Amino acid sequence: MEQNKKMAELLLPAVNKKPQYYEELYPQRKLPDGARVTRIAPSPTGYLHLGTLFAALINRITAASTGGVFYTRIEDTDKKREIEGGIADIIGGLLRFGITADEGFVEENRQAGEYGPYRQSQRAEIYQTYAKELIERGLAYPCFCTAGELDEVRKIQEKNKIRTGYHGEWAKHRNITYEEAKALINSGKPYVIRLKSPGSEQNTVVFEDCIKGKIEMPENDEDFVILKSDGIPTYHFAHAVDDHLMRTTHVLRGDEWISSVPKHLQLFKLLGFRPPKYGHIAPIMKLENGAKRKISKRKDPEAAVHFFAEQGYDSECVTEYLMTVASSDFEDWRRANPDKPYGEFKFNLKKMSVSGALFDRDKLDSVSKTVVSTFDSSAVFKKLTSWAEEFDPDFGKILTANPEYTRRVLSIDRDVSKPRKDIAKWSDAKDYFSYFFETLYKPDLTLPENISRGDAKLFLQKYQAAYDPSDDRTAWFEKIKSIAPKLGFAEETREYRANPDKYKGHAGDLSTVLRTAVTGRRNTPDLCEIMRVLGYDTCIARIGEAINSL
RNA sequence: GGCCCGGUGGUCAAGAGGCCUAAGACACCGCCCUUUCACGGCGGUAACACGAGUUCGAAUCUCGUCCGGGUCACCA
Repeated sequence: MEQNKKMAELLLPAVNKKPQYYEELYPQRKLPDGARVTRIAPSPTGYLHLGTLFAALINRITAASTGGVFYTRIEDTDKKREIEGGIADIIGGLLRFGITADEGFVEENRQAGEYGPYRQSQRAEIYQTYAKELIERGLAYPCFCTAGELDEVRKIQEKNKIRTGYHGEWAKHRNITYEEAKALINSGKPYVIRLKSPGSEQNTVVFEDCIKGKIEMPENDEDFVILKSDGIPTYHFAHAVDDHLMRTTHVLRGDEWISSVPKHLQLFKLLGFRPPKYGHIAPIMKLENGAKRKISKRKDPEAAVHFFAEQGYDSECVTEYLMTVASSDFEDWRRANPDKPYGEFKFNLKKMSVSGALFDRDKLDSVSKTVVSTFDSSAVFKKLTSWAEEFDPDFGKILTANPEYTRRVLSIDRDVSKPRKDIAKWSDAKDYFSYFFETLYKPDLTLPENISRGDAKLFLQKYQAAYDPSDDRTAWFEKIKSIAPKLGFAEETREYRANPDKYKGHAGDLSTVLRTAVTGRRNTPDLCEIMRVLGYDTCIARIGEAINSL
């Protein structure tokens, strides 16, 4: 007993607080029954990853739908792997995609909340306080093994087909005495603090995962590291201490963590903490050479959330898509509630998929088109121009050169009862609207096969003479129809279908000729409206050019 | 390799022993609507990994095989 206290003093002399101090500093939260406290705890070792966004969304909505708290915590305990600007990218990215935190890193550079600091590198003393207590209780000890020694042990274990790791009789320093430790420290040897695991592989731990259901695993018997040689905790230890002190009720994280649950449960028990509920989220996968694999930051552009921003996927579209992946009944709910924000959806972790879903770009685009179709033209103007200014400045200049004109362009077939679903992401817009802007206009004047050049030319000449920009939709089409019989075309599509041999085509074919002449393409939204927006002069000029090229 | 988890159409999935002749969505195809395209409507192609059990009855329960994924650090 005395030995343990001496050992603790030897290893962590600077720590003078007791766990009780922190227990009082961070009291139980006063929340309504059933309220869940969740968090996302990213590590700034890379840019915001799709999986992180996905997990954040699930945590956010779980807290929101129960009247709980969602907070962000930065897990920067590995300073070797940390990258410049990582925190800003991750927090900024979450914000950009509509994930706001109640507490923690509420902005890139601002922490808020009573349970902080929310950055692990600022919490060293807290972890050490709990580690020191563990040492005093004989539940943790210093280990002086070098990486090389550990490696050698592992090789022996592998060779003899023994389970690898620092456990049982392989735990070299498990029973180190105060004197031995002191001598090694005095000789300048670095050391880590390991948990003295009381577990046995023979025992089974059972826990109920909120997503995957009942899971059984062998108890942890590994004397894993809790404090690294620099005095900073490992993930496992920081998780136990932080989620306890921050009063997290539900830890919803990627399922790569599932195999360390026995470690975590053991830590909570030994520290006298009540463990949180765990929910392990299946990763988003990607198909490569016929094989599924976890989407990877290094290989897949779409793994970095930045990709979606660059492509111009609106944040709502991405979250909407992610919700369909997250919950099998979300789409049904959406059909019943087309206008509600996704936050009102009654999210149920049980409805989550147990195994990883493939990232489906087609589905994203489809969901996205539907979402974009609900935006009115002024929203589109705002979103499109701000996207363009950031990611395609030349296009941005074109769009903002004449805002009134651009607004009219964007409102075509938009502020109507059945808006078109043509645009999935803002980067689609440049080509889609290109014929409205002279600098982008690249006409393709190829005619439909059933129209001869002569007929096309004749038609355009007649139309050019008759064109009246003040015609409404009906009058506009009547004009085309009235020219049709003169060229041997049927006025009505139905009439043409009934007697295809009597005609060269129908009025619709002629409108395609006009469409081609005016927009340089065969397929567009309502041509009459387009011509009105383009204006008389442009239309006449383009028709004239088309006539000349025929 | 050990330990976990999982296999329903091309993709996401509903499904909790009889309601399954297996829903829906995306993609694909056809038809209708239609000034083109898109939207919308209608229809179509397409699946319970395999093998044994249990049971009157299995996509659903059990076991095995195969396949896929995750994890075995002083990384998170």
